[in-house]
Amino acid sequence: MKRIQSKFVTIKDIAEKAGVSPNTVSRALNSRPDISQSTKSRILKIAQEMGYVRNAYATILKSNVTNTIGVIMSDSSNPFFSEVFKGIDKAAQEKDYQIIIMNSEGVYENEERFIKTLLERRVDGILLFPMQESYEDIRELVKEHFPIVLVGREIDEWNVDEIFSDEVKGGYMATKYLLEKGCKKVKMITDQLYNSASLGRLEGYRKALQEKGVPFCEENVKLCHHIHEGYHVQAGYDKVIEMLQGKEEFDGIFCYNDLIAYGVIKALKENGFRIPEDVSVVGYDDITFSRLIEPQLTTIKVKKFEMGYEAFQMLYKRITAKKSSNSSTRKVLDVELIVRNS
Amino acid sequence: MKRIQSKFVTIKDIAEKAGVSPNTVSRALNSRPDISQSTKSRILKIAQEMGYVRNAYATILKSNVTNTIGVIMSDSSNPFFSEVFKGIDKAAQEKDYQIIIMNSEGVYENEERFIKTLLERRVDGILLFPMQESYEDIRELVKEHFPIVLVGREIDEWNVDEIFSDEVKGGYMATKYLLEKGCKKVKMITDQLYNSASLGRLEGYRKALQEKGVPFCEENVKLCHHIHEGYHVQAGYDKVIEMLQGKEEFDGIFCYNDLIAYGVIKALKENGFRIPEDVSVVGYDDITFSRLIEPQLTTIKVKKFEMGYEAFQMLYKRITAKKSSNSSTRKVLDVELIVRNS
DNA sequence: ATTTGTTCCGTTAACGTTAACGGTAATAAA
DNA sequence: TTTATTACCGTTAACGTTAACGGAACAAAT
Repeated sequence: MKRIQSKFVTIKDIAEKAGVSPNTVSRALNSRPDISQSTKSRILKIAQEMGYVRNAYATILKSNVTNTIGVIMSDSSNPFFSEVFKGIDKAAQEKDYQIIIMNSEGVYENEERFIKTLLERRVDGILLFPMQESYEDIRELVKEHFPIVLVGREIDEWNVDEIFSDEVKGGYMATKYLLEKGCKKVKMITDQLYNSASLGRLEGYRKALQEKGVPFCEENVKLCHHIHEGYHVQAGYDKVIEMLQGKEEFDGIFCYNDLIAYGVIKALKENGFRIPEDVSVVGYDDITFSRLIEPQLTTIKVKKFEMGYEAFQMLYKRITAKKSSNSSTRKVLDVELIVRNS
Repeated sequence: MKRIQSKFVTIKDIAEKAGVSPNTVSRALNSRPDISQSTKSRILKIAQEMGYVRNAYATILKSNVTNTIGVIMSDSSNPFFSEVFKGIDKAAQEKDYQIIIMNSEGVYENEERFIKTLLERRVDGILLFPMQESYEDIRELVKEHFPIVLVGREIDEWNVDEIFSDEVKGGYMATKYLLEKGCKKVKMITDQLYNSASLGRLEGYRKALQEKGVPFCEENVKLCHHIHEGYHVQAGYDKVIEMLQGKEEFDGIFCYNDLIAYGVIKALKENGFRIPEDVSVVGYDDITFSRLIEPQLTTIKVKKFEMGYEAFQMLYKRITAKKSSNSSTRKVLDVELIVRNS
């Protein structure tokens, strides 16, 4: 890399120095036919010496292929998302695709803005982790058959590719486990109730209760309203304190995710509860740290890496499909109960 | 967004429909002077209807400003890095800069490749977290005064902007704490010894020993060779098992980072050691989870967010500097001992 | 009436790269 | 010798956008 007054060397500069046409230089750099071996190596040498670096913008503008996808998630530092992202990254690298990742922080306006930026950058497709109540921003994309795959959430109404976990089964298994362990009063701590993950897990919760003949009580479902990204732990902690202050009774808690469970466990321990003797706790996701905390967290294992890996595969299929089909693919990933000590 | 046979609408298409020149459309879209209000709104309406999305590649090629920086780290899912990244992201958003992030996984070849890609994408500057033994790949960048800031590591030899923690102080405080707590045999578990972080912390370790009159023993420093990203916990765990099998005696362990400490604590607990009664453990970084594990981890707090935030500021200064100066900035961040229960 | 200025829009060229086409010289085939 | 073939390279134009310049039309000032 060399620059003259912070301007990069162009193909034209090389051509001039080598005494050939710009196109010949292009031929040499892209190892195309129609060029002699001698001039080719001579040009490559000069290019090397001059510190030539291809201008991706010119190339892409000309060729119209970016080999880039966009990924929009709410918080890539969240262990769940970062694990899924690894799957995406792996799959993308295998197909030699670039990734532009953006963190919406769960804010709809950011999501809108990011989508616009990604389209301006002519990404071939988008992987979106829906986190909002509204999906207006992607309505047109779907309508126009722009390659897009929704990850981790299910949107019934639309005809769009999706990959997500069997949330009902997860909620069911978690709750059933608590009930069969002897818990009589099982609370559920969840966040927003407008997405398929929360709703599915809640449905599983109800299903398990019903199966065991336990009446469902609205008050046992605790909603954490709009958890600011990075504050799930705090939200779980606060909810327990709130419940204790309200003198509510419980001997089992099913948490929307592991991070909330961490906060729950912290609050319980600080208030003298033994886990699992006094209160049993079940999390969701099975992120790395869940086997490191004390007690080790019983949780629902989600196939995070697979979710990311498969999501890219689905998107790739869309991108490389000859014609845009009207039918969409929905992939459901199985979940698993991991019994530990909580 | 609308496309005709997966081709986007161009400014020319709009011009044709509106019966004006392409340049007039450009004027309307970029709200420049030299255009009447009536035609402007008319064009904007048509553009809206046709679903126009600006082609960033054409704009950038013409204007030559990308407002983009590249960030290369080894593993953005590592809590330490993701925290630093948040600082970068915040600062970048404030200046309306885009970020291209790449995970090298600590592999030199990846780093080389990524730098090339970033240059092709004409980033205005690069934030690099050096993880390798060799720095050859950035030598030319530095020589050519390409805006670059090294984050988290110190490279003495070169004249390059750097921001890093006071590693010697961190290692010193951690070790001193263990010694003053009464530990007689303090081990240190670290990783590669060729970067400034490891070396600095080791120097601090030695300094504290010396100050307390404890002889330094080479065997007390345990090296984890080439920890694969994401396996720090396992590495710490393995080292303790190894030490126990070797019948080594110790009552204090200073870990290179919190993740290693987690593994150390897990191994100790599994083998019946009480923490901190039998063995005291001190980590490094103070990532979020360190106050959630049992026992809560005593550690050295590093200003992660600030590191990222400041790193961008330094890079921004370089980018916007009128002329490339030969002098470089080195910023050292203070560290802090957080005493908890380990 | 002439000059000056202003408003608004079109024309041209350029950013860096590359595909399509054409042309020249040398070589092989007739 | 003539023709066809091949190897190699240059010319031109285009990708989508925008800066620089120019010019027409009209209003205001002299």
